[in-house]
Amino acid sequence: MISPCHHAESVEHAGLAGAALRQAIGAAETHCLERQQRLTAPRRRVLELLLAADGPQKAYDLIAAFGADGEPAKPPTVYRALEFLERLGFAHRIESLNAYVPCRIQGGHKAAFLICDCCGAAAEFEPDFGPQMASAAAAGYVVRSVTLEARGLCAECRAP
Amino acid sequence: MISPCHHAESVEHAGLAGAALRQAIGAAETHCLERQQRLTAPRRRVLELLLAADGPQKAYDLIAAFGADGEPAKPPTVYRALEFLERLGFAHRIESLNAYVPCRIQGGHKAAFLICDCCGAAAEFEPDFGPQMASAAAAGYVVRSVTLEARGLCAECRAP
DNA sequence: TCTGTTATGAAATAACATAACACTTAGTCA
DNA sequence: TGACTAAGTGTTATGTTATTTCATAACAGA
Repeated sequence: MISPCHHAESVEHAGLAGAALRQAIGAAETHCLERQQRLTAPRRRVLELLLAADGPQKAYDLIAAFGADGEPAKPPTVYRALEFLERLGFAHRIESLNAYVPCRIQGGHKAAFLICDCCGAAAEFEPDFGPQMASAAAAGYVVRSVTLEARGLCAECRAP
Repeated sequence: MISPCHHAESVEHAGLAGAALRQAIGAAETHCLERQQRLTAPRRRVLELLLAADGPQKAYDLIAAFGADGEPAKPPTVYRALEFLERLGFAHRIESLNAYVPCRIQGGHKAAFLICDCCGAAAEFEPDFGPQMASAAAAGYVVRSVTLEARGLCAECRAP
């Protein structure tokens, strides 16, 4: 998580553990098999770290936490894994934070985030890009992907 | 500009020069005066570089081009100027490129970009965030700012 | 088994950004 | 006018994020 505020304690933790974590990894494994992709050891490890975390993780957080023995990974190991996870839809990069989150919404989808500047939480939602796509079409653009990140305060942090 | 493609030549250049450039700088100066802000030499120089450029500029492009004599600037000089220009609405940062563009739309506004992955052009448009704001409100978020960047192909690059 | 392909390991370095501190300048007010 | 203050700049150093490159390993199919 990035710079937790004083509200962080009371905010419901999103990180998975135990059976829930194993189940999520298993689902990813199945998904990979179906698509003839390999969830290799480093890829699985990075996904695990993302799923277990309570919020967006920086690449170098993952690098530091990579080895079970405290041994860090080499940067390309983690960046390659992240690229794979993004490609398969298991993770998203949040551009405005330079950080990564596991995908929380099932199925192929567009992703968008509500980011709390106080507690650092990043809530994923499935956006409706109707109006923006109309603007793009009017300008003659063919859009391949969209990044939408809204910064503000979450319900918990807004309350006193 | 970032990695110009073979279409780049035929794409209409957006960079300002001569009288148009001077006029744009003058307008910024007026705007600063009205708001009791100072368009100091380094700030003016960075704005000038952004306005004269044909596309998004990386911070280190600006650093390299800063001195009229070929002398580069020190990084903080340019980053501070960029921060000022963003704050006053004269420039925008494009998160997914780590690059900067001069603001092309008059008046206080939300910004959004259509980015061509082929020629590197970034077209600014004023987005309608209606649907997304509804999602945010439903989740209890108060949104302060929104980043929207659509990647794809512009009309020129889409044509053969 | 051979071969093409995909993935990983490791070292180095490139690219992007900020911290900290000393110094200067512009405004302002006694 | 001179002292004070706030904002801005110059400079050094460093922190953070990401990629290039080359060598090696694992796997799938002929």
